[in-house]
Amino acid sequence: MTTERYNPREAEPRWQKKWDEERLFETDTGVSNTKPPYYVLEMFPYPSGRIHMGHVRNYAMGDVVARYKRAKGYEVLHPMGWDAFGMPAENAAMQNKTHPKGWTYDNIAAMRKQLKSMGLSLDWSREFATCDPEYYAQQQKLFLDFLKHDLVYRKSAKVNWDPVDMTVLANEQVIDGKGWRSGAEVEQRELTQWFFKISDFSEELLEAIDGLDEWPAKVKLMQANWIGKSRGLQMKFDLTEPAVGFDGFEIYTTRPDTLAGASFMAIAPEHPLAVALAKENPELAEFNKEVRKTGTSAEELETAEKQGFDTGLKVRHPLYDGKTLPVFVANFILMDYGTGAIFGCPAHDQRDHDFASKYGLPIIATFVPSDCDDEPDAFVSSEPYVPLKSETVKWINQPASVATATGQEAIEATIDWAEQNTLGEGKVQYRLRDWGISRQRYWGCPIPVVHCPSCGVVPEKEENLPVQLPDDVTFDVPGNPLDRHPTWRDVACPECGEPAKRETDTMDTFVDSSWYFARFITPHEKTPTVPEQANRWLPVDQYIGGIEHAILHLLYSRFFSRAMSIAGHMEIKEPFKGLFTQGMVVHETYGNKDIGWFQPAELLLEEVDGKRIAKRLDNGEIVPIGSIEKMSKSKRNTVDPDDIMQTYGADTARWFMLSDSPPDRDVEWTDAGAEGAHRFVQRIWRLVQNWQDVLSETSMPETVSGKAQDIRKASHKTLKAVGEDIEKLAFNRAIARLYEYCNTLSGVKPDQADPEVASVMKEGVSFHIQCIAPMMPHLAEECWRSLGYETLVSATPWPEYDPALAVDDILIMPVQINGKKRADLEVNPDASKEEIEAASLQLDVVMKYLEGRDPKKVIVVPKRIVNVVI
RNA sequence: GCGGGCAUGGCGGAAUCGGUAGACGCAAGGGACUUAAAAUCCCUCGGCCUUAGUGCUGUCCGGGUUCAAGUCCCGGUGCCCGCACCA
Repeated sequence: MTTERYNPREAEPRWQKKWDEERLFETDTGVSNTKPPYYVLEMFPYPSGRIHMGHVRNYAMGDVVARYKRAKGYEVLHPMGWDAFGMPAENAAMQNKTHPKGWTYDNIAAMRKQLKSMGLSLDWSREFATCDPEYYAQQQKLFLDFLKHDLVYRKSAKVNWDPVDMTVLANEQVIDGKGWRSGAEVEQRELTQWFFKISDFSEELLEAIDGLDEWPAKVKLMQANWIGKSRGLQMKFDLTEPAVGFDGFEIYTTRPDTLAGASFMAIAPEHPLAVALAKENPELAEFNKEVRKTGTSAEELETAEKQGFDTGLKVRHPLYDGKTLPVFVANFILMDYGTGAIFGCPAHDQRDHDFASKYGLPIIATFVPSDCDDEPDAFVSSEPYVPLKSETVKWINQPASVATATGQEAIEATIDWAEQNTLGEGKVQYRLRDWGISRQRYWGCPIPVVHCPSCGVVPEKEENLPVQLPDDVTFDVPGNPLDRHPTWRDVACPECGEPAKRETDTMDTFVDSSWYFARFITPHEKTPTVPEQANRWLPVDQYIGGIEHAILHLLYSRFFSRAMSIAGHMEIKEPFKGLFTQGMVVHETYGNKDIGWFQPAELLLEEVDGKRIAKRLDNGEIVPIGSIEKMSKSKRNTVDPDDIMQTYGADTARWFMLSDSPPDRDVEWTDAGAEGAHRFVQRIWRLVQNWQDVLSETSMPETVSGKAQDIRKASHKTLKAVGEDIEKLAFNRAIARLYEYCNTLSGVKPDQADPEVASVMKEGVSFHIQCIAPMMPHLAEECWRSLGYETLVSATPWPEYDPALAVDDILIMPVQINGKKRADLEVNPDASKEEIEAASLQLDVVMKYLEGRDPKKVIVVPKRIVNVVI
């Protein structure tokens, strides 16, 4: 019997059109809908121009969840949009003399077409781009609300300035001292900026991490580290003589137990005391200026010498009468952590040790290992002693209460002691800073305020929103075109009506993505959200995206939910109930730095004498095969999803992306793997075609037996397992089971089938098609039709397995002797421990090993194993 | 430096709470069908063996707990990730 091969190029668009016509994936988010809501969301893409395999993997996963949950009876919200503001559009505008708007919307159109060809079950009626005035109008509304609720403020701050993109970057966007996008060395500049008060939420954002039990532990840890809570002691050190209006200054330390070993003080060059002193001391002024020039890159910081400037000032040591400590201005003290001032204890800190060694300062130990009998200060003279957490130490020079404590206990004891003696107080510090959102760019959401010479900073009136970006801009010079726009900038003050100037900074694009998930619920309302609908649909039940957003985007979104709750837009604090971070798509690389890199499509791969070689298609030259790396434009190891979908169809691409690796790990794209997936597509098709005629007329009898019963049990077991695997997002395991099940079903031949077998095969093949439908929806529809169903499988409820059929009738238990498997025992699943033990001891193999003796012990774990100990 | 993770055949990976290690897929080898190829189907596939046996050995290395360890504990090695002059 021959059957036509399944032709995805013909079938896929046909079914996509059908789903569209039926409006199958449009969601009723109204509050009167009684179906349980389920919100599944994949991180929306930046419209760079074309989708890549990472998108295919991400959206394939989300679509499995969406289709499965829909079949399980949920009202599923599965929307798509575009994170459309940002630098690349402006770069393209500069390079190609296009307009960011045209470039962006053209890209969106191209990528929408690509995504549609994947057959994703998305509600396209909710689509928006963050650069749509309809969207950013509501974002401006949120900004004004945040302003009202004191969640936004303006301050002059040292900012990270990207000299290539000519913009300010958030701390999170500076990687190794370089701009996250441009890669340029970041400079420090003083500018007046808008900030969101995320640091007000440090403790809350940290504490709530515990409740995120459907988030990866790794992401939770990264967020906790980022927030960076530490407990320490803040205390004032008094100057021996008041100077420039200061009688002393506050320091912060997480190691108060080293106070006795303090041998110098150091303050940041930006510290008010340093600044005041510099006004009177040109040498110090010069020092401060020099220090500020030093870059912030990792290498520079590592190699940068510790530099200090001795101010000549002294403070009194709080523990020892008459003892004084010199005050330095030092390059390694950060103004924005703690109080910008420290005491240095060289004996127990590498940095302080370096500094003290350079400037000839004393090194005084406050503790030594408990077995150290040496002269304590000699012990720490060449390197600092930093004990392990669990290590017990011998205290020297400590306040009495500390002397018996260890580790964290000692720190707490010192804080208590300092509080009792009114020297200072215990204080919690966070690493998290406020979020600077001002960007000196055109292609972003305008900050809706006006600067008036008489009224100051005036919020734009709500009825004037959106403050819309002007279209008539040019990009022939770097910088922000809004700054030099002739008319857009000049406006009347919303308050007094006098001539004023618009804020020309736009918002960081991370603002756009911090609330889009809420907007999808009511994408076209005249308010940012409709609170009762937002409360019903949020948090997002399952959010899926890359680990690269573990800190930035997710933390900002968590802040935004809280801020939006305060402003009355919803009552949800945590935006994402379940989070899943998928691995990357990786591919072999071809070439090297010297000869350049080649795309897979430019090469012929073959095997010669067991070794794989890559040959250029144009001239036959051999190109070295490099390491397996993330698909990237720079290494040119990308595979175009369009090519794959043209060759094999969307279903094959989706199936392969889900099959090989666990979804949180990297998956390697290989042609062989894609072909394997495609073989399976054809195998399913053949299975259905072969059985088509036999199955159409049959119906399930009350009971079946023998071979038919075996098939039936396999069907129900598979159905159960696949459902459980999908719930756990273990797509690779679900797929392995479906391969196994296909092998089982393919082993039955239609021409030998009696009516009973035919009826269980109908059930089995139908189950199988329903199980693959979330992953390969087009093929599933085609097969479903072939099986004689007139409905759409995409609109068919998930079948229920029969628990009685999903268990085995006869259990085969392994029987071990002294922990080594020696036999199999067939037992009734309900057999008692005693019955199993008795049966085991009757086995020939067991009797042979026992040689007539009694076993020392027999361990029977029902449904698992028997172990006979001799 | 600090914090975290991972390690299983030629490869990707399975293995629920400690209970048959290697499911499933890829690659490879052999065979069938065919004039031939493609497609398809069948078989083999961790290592070792004078005994081919429900034989021995085997989940990075060394110890331990247990009737039983890929899984738990202690020590080490290698790789990966995050943060980092944060006091």
